[in-house]
Amino acid sequence: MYNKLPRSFYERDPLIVSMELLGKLLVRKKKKGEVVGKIVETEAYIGPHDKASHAYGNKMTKRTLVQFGERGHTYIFKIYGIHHCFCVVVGPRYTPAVTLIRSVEPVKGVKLMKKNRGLNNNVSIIRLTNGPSKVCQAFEITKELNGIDLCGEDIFICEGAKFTFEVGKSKRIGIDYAEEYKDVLWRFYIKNNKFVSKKQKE
DNA sequence: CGACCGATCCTC
DNA sequence: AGGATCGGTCGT
Repeated sequence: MYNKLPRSFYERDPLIVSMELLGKLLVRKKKKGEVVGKIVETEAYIGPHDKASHAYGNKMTKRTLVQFGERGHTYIFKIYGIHHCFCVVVGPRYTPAVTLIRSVEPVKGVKLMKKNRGLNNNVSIIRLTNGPSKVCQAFEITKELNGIDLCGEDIFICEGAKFTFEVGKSKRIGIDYAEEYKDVLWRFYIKNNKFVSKKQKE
């Protein structure tokens, strides 16, 4: 019933993949239910040269190891001791690069998303999944899923309904330390979509 | 082993 | 504008 993206989808130019992930569906399966969201905002982190990347200079550590592995696997890390971020390993094998999933538009399982986020069922859905850590909370994505295959069953990405949209591009968020890479337009979002996390200058 | 700090988010 | 909060990473 779901048309999962094949591994070959991820094994292409990281910027192309990051852009083309817009509009695709992120699906998370749990025994208690299914949560689905349309991807509306992504960012690319392209390892070896990108000073914003954890794998800058081909830095290979316990944390970054999965970035050097199979394309289409997850790269999940914790930040500020509190929040999780969810990325997909992308690009040509086996150079480190990821797409960060920054925001999704809730499609299915809204009630469960709210519960996972600890929110009252009658709150607005507009701020439910508009940010990388919110997506992780709503979709129950934790470090236990780090390095697993998105071509598997627990969590995967598939084709969404066909619709047209314009792709917006901007600087990435929260990486002011990245010197000449802080201004590259490697953030992609669906223009005029209400579920994109925040405005950012181009 | 200690120190530093962050691809965030919420509250003030 | 500031604080929460902790694991990865690196230097000693």
